[in-house]
Amino acid sequence: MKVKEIATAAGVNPDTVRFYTREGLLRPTRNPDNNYQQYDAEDLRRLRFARKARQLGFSLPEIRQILEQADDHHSPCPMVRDVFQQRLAEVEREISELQKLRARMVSALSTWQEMPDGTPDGHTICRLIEHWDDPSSSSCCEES
Amino acid sequence: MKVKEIATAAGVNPDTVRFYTREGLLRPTRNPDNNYQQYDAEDLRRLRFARKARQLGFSLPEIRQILEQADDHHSPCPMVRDVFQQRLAEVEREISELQKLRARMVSALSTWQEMPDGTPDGHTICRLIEHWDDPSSSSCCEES
DNA sequence: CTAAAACCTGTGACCAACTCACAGGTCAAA
DNA sequence: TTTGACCTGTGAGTTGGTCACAGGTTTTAG
Repeated sequence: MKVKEIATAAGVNPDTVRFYTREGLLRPTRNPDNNYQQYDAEDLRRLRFARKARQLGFSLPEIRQILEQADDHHSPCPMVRDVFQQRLAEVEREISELQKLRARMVSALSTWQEMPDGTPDGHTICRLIEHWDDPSSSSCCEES
Repeated sequence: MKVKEIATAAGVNPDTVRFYTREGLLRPTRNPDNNYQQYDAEDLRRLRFARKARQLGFSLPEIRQILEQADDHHSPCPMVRDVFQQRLAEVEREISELQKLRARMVSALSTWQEMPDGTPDGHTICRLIEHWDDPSSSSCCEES
């Protein structure tokens, strides 16, 4: 299979195939006649695997590690479970961060309902933002 | 004010001040004696404004646009409301994406409870991931 | 007075995970 | 035979900073 063929088969951009090849996730051989990359069924399996793992939130280095373990005939599954647990915790943290942000935005919007637009006067750029109370910056006092 | 002073006053990294200056969000003058950047109270206001706006999810180009409108004595507030609405919708979309991902991860974890680890055999890399059913890839056919 | 520490300057690399642009080589069909 | 589609590698762009480097300046301590 040439680049575009394997890309189409896996439903990804050909540049992604090239990128994964550069990154060592795929190991095509070369056609000595024209120097084209030659991918086989195993590469397609690896590519599909990598895409699924990406959707599950694994990073490329993690995926490469999993593939290398599989190449060495060690089961990568315990490691997968492990990284997966961490990713799940991370996703949940991101969700709660975003929900907090959303709550702040909604409350800002309702505050803004009552505020006039006003023209910048050299002291104020936009009341809407400047007079927005940020709950996270008041509680935290780090400086560098 | 010198770089470190304004950075400390706003609670940010001095490199961030330099970066914002390069990006045109701050317009310090120069001390002709030593060529150091000189920031004033207006720059501090702009910097604090920019940080608040960043926390609210505005991008640097958006912030620059708001500041430029304010420089021209046009009220940027209507534009702010506008971009803000879009950002809120975006945040809500991100939240629901992440919640879907989280649901998939949780269900994958419970499925994995019953699956053995297994050793890679040349056809399978990690059953856990390969046999994970992705609900989003079956229904939607877009690439990239 | 001098030497070291702390600060300043600009430039450029780095992070993630691609995507795209470019210039030149190869190959199939009309 | 000439187009057009594909291939190659390399390098840059995306976002919002952060860090490193090398050299100049200012402050502080002895």
